[in-house]
Amino acid sequence: MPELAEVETVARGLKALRGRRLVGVFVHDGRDCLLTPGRLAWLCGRRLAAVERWGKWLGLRLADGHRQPLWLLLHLGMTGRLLRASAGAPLPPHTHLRFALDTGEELRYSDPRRFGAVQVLAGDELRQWLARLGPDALAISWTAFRARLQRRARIKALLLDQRVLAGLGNIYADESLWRAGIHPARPACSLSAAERMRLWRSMRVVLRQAIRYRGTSVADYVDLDGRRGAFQKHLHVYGRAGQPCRRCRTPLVRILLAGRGTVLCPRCQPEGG
DNA sequence: AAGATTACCTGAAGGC
DNA sequence: TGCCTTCAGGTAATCT
Repeated sequence: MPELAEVETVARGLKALRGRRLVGVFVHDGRDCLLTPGRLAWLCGRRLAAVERWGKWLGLRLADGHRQPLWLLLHLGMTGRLLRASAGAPLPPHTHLRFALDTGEELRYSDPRRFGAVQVLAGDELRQWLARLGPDALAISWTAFRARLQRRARIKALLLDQRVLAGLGNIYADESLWRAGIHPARPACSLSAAERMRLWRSMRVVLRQAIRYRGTSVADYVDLDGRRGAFQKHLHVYGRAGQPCRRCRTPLVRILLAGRGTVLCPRCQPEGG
């Protein structure tokens, strides 16, 4: 599941392609993912000028001399992949889009489960579009994070809400809460200042470690060059229900929260706080 | 109206 | 062996 660390890994790979010109766009099956299908043709002839990441979104800035820059925005959803390949290489199934580069290489966007999205924005539309996203989980300050938890919703639901905080998904929400010793079902506003600080710090440590290991590959995720991440070997709770807590050996418990499977240590993350 | 739940999608995995 | 059901989860839409 591409979350912040996986998207960051892809973004870093894309930065090696800065300066390359986009010479062709091919749509194979973009039924749902293409939010602005008519705009894809605008991209042709432009050069990749910059690569950004906002939460789980990738932003490719495509420049063309004096004209207004365009942004190609990509979300990998749950099973989305962005792969660099030579133009003649066999096309994997569920490839929705291909972007041909002036090097003879292609960027290929595939997504079997179709939860991803692709959008093209003019430069002056970006600010408004970004307003719907909360601050990036690695960029948010401690004071801003603390303030955003002043709500009654369960803390895990807030961590997953991209309008509150952008970048966390099911894996890193569970890992961050375990590291901070906070039960995912607790009302966010019930967390003390010390607990909020632990959570902010834990989130940052988990995400940075995950980026260092080039992301978590539990199922589909691979980077731009098809390589799996390695952080799945370092997960403490996600996917470990029934196994002993790495801190206290208590068997980990799985519950349903915010419609998501949630794994926690009942001893290290007491419900009462 | 904030917070909770459901729908969307499709491959993998398990049951019988 | 093969068909059926269930599960996975990011996000938007829908409920309460």
